[in-house]
Amino acid sequence: MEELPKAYNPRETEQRIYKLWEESGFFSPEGLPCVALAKRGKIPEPKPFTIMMPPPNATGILHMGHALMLTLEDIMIRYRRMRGFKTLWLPGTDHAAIATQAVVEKEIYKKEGKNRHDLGREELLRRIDEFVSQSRKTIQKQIRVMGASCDWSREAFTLDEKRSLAVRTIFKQMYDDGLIYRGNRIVNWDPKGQTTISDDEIVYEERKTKLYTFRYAKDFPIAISTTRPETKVGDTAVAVHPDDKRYQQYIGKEYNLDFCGVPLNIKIVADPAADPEFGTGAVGVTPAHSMTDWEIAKRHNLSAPQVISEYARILVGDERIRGKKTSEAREEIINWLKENNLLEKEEEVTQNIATAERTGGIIEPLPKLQWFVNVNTKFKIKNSKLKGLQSGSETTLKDIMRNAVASGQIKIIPDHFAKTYFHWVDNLRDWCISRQIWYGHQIPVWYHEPKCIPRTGHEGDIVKCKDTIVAAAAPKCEFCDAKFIQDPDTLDTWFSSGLWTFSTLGWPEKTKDLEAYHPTDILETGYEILFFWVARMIMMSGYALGDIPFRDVYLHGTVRDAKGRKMSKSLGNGIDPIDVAEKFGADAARMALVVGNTPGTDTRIWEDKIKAYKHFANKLWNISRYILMNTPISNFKFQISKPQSITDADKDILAKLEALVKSVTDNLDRHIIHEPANQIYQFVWHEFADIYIEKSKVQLQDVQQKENTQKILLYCLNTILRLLHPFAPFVTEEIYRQLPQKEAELLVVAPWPFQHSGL
RNA sequence: GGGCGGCUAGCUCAGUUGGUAGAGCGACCGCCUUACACGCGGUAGGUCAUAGGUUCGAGUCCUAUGCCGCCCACCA
Repeated sequence: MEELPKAYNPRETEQRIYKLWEESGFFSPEGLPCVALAKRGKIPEPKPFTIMMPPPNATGILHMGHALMLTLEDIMIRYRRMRGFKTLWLPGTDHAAIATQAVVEKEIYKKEGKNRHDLGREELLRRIDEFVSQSRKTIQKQIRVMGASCDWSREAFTLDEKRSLAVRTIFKQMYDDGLIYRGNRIVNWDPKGQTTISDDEIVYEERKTKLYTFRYAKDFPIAISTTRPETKVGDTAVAVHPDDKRYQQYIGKEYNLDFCGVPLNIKIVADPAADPEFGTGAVGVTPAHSMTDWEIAKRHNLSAPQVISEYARILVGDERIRGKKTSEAREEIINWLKENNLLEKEEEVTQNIATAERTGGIIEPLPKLQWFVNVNTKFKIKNSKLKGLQSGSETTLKDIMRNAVASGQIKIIPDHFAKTYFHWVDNLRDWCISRQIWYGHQIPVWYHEPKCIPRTGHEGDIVKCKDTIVAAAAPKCEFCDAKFIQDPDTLDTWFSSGLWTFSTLGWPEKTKDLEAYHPTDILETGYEILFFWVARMIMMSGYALGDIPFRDVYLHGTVRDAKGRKMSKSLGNGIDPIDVAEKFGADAARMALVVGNTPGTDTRIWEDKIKAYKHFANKLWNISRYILMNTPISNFKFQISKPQSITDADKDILAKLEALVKSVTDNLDRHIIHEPANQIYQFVWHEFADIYIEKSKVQLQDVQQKENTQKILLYCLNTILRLLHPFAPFVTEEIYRQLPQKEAELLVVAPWPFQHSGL
């Protein structure tokens, strides 16, 4: 036996080991020994165990959150693989529409001073594709560095051909079922990003602002309060509470007046949305630029003139305000109010202002023609495997989302997140899915341009093509030569991510993979995308397949720095997992991320913590060196079965090992990761090394005890390697290769000790 | 405004059905002992946020309070 180096060198080992694994084919279910054995009829067909990797955004590089995700999932997968499951862990990347386009646009602007319109749609998309293919390669490399045992042969991308077909197919189905519609509604417009965004992409920032109380005109009977005087040029009503005695006499009356050069027709309406306690108790209603005002306007049949443009500039009035930015127009209007003695009060208030998560732009609510997913419309579900929902019965997308969790068919870990989930589902409004950006899945809707001219058909009847056609491919008009033009908008990136559990398996085709691996077993992801993604997957899978996308949801927390701050580029406090793997080894990084990290709770990480687990890997390495040095193979045959105990120390260590195996197994079965990781650490260092190995030094001197002690040492080491392998795969595999006798070619597919421990 | 989580050793955190408080890092003292100085042996350090309650027994269950954090909604 060749002498092992004194210290373990992860850098030298890890790349070599990963290559070995990848070439073994064990990362694909087809390559697993259990599958081969079943094929030859030696064992029954193994059960599948499937995880779809949450696809990292194709915007750049992996961060610590990804490293945590990869570690947790790899532990789950490696454990099941060793237990003899037919494991599939499918990797991929997300095109992350808005985020990616923003990154590339920014870069181009910085280098060339050009914006997207200078380049044109085609050229911009070419540039983004180039960037993304580079970025994807980087990500794939980094996933390997972390030791992720995923099936690269099935790697997917949310914008590749197969996934695009899935998107177009489900869009058409949902459209035909009345679940997708085009409507003119108030949307969240981001003037900076020049696109709509969904409710979930808004972040609120607290700011100090002024609340102005004023009258539209001298002879107007009611004063109103607002923080946005510039929008008042779009007012069509004043709403008061129906029970508010102060204003009863005015309800129903209309006033024509001039407001800073803009003629307004204001009707006084009674609406419960007006809070008598706030301000003057009267609300100036601006239907086109406020979500709640739009609702009031709908109830009272009021017009909704748009007075603010997509560039956040005023569209009406004279030179004082027309064409000006909203902030400038606000000053003008306040001056005008002061000049005319209409301003009654000015007070400081704190206000939560809506901003776009990606660009930071202040959201301008605007009425726009957009595509929506209707979450409340009933439709007939075709084939349902959902609990409490029979095939052919009526349901809504909202009910599907709610019931999947309420029925217990999907379990969320930790379970208190179910409450948050229900609250979100219950308050869910229709989902705006169209975006005015170019990168992404272009909406599969075609418009007849110009509109089809009716003409006389063969039987003398008047024929005309539809103006709008929803289809997976470009249609042709039967009656004229005019072209159909595809809707220029693209879909919200989460629309395609919502299909992830089944689009990755080949849907809409009826593939063998889909049959074998869906629903998946567990979805492991960060709690911050419970709504964005988890809920949407439940919805999409429920609709498309009549089934849940996964049985369990494991939510991990945010990885923070030593001071508990979020890691961010602007703070510069991020720790790069790849640097860490380079410096301390991927095994150390994995252990540090996982020990003491309970689901749903944020965790902190810093270099010293990782270093501790590098030391642990080294400890294990030296334990192995000691054992291998003291157990020359020529002396006896290594036995896999449990050895006898002669001394009290023998008895004690074997009992503790057995308890450890049981505990680690129980915990992993229940998706508890942090506890077993720590238990193994404690056992290896403070039971096995500190106590038994020290005792063994004496026992090895005793002729009566020598051979049995050797057996126990090897037995313990072998068991430890297998228990620890899911957590620290590299160092364990490397040591396993040195064992004189082993039960499998590689530790990746060695049987889990549970099956041999006689428990 | 509504909801959720946290408050345990100097720091970061475990503590799985209630049964005499744990780990890592750090600190201090002593050791280059032939597996490991990425190490070994030892020491110090906690009224488990506060106040009640249930129980033979509570960090663990219940109630209230305080502080910190997060999520959602949003009053114009």
